[in-house]
Amino acid sequence: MTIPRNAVSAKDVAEAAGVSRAAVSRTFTPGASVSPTTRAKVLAAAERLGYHVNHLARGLITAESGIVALIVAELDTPFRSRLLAALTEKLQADGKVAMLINTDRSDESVKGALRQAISYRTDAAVVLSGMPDPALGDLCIRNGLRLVLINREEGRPGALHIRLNDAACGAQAFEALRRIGCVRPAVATSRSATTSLRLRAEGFAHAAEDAGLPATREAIGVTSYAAGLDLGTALLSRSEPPDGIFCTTDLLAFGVLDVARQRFGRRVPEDLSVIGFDDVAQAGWDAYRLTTFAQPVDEISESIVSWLDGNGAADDLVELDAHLVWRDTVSMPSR
Amino acid sequence: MTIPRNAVSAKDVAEAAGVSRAAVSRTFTPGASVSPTTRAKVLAAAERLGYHVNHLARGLITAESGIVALIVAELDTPFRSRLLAALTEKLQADGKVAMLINTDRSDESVKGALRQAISYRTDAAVVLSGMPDPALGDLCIRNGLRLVLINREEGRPGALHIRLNDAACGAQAFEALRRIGCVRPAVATSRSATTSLRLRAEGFAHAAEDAGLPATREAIGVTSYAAGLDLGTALLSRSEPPDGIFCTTDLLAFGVLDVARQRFGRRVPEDLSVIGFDDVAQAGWDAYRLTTFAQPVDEISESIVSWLDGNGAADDLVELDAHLVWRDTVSMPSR
DNA sequence: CTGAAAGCGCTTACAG
DNA sequence: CTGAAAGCGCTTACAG
Repeated sequence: MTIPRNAVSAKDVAEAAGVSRAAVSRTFTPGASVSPTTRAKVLAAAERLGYHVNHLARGLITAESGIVALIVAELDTPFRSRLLAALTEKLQADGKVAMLINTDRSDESVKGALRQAISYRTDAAVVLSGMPDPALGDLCIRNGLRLVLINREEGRPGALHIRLNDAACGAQAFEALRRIGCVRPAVATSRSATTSLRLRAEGFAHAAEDAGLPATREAIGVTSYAAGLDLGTALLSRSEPPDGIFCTTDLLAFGVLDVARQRFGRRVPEDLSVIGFDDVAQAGWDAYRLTTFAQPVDEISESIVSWLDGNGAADDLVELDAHLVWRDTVSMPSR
Repeated sequence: MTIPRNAVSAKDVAEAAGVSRAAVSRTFTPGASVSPTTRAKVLAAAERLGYHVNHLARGLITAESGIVALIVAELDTPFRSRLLAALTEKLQADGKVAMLINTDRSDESVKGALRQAISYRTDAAVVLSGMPDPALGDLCIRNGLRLVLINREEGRPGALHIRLNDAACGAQAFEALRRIGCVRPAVATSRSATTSLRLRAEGFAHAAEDAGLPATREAIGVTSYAAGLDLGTALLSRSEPPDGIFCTTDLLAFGVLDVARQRFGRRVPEDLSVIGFDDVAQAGWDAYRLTTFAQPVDEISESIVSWLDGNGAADDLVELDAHLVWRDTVSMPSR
């Protein structure tokens, strides 16, 4: 019985308009039946009083809050923030609203985020990073929360899984390097063992092996620019340094590029070719002009929103393609 | 009377624990009085059933949803996403949760975002970009929404205003350039007329004028890397090109730097010095090593959270300092 | 410390 | 099309 912070309620509007509370509820519920006359009266009163439907109360009744939780780690990373921007935009266009929950990738942290989402009765939770253990998935389902997992391997019944053609991209990266004449291919990746990164690296390694040009593989640190620097240093310090490097992430590629040019004096692409993954904004900057795979960020977002819209209670899998965008760190294959 | 999506409620827990609904409510309300025995019974039952307090219902009663709306445009921009990350992190640490609302900077769009916030009865709205017209501020206040404005000039009673020492930084930038011997200073900024950008540019221009070295001023496009490219081109194509450029934003500086080196063959800092603003991650990358002003992102976030915690109904102003971080695009002043 | 009861602001069968 | 009434899941005086 605290003071209800003087927000105006449906009751106020009803009185002002001389109608019932049900009438005002109906004029704000799409598809409900109200006569044009009452509707007009209600709208006028609502406008005058500054009424806004209380979505908390509505959510309580309809069991649909309209909120979807976005669970993400390292959201200030270029790729992550781009995905976040696209996702919130599509969500809003669809009449939903995003709740942003930061995690540190630890299981405990993701669990806390999921609990948060449950407490607010969000309609769904989208896990952009971190890999919830199976028990957490059950927690969601049991609480009527729909789950979408991006780039997670393990299947979870009832959830939407979004995957990329990671392995195929890895193979394509090798193929691109082979075509321009690279003979000492390498893959550079981080030790963060996410499924997608592993798949990209494996796809590359397998293709290389099949072609009889075994790739050297280096994995250092977390996915960051700094790790890229270390990766480049490690790779180019070898007695037989690579002449083509596939980095599983753009951030890694930028570090490799900088260290290759500035510390090892390599010319790119003359002495060394580099391919990245993500197609983050910086990949298009003149300092890099990185040849890389573009993640279909808009398609990912759209798939999620449309799955959310459907009432697909069944589990689902969406496979999307990343495609290579050619810039200047690999010579165009001559045909 | 739709099926309440089988989430478990306090009533279920009460029955399972053999206590009243009030008892379970109390065990989840910090500071409420429950005996250790009942508390234990409730906790056990809650754990077993997977109970989570419904924050929608709680918010309805307490008139505090625990949600704070973050209203932001271009959130996939390096600085914006960094601020967003810091803010959500502090907010969470303080027991609140962030609702992320994307806008396109238009007044109409910000208005929609604010309405969204009101509908969900968020405790506060933090406007990271876009400049709401005065009427919108009133809308918030009238609906019991606390407002925090970052880098907005116009005062709004009841709101928290966070400002930086923008003008002083502009002056300091000029001073830094003058000390190393620049004689043809320039400011490069965008046409997005935000207060902070304007103040930075003016601070620089005034200091230059006072020193008898009038600065040339160029303003192009929106705040982006692409605009930086155009800015650099425009400035360096002049008959008397500048030897020192202060860019009101790091993004602009990266463009200027790339075009200066690659298209105009300038060596930095030998032929040209450049100073940015924000200290975004890329400023530390080897390709740039940009001397720039670091925004006190953590302090900004902390100020907001602590203001939110206090019940300061009065309006408030917090002034924070950005400080220059020296890297390699300006020679250290010799003393 | 504890429970019964009122009330937050809404939506939705149910009758008319 | 419309209103009176029930109910969503919670918290909080009020009595005990």
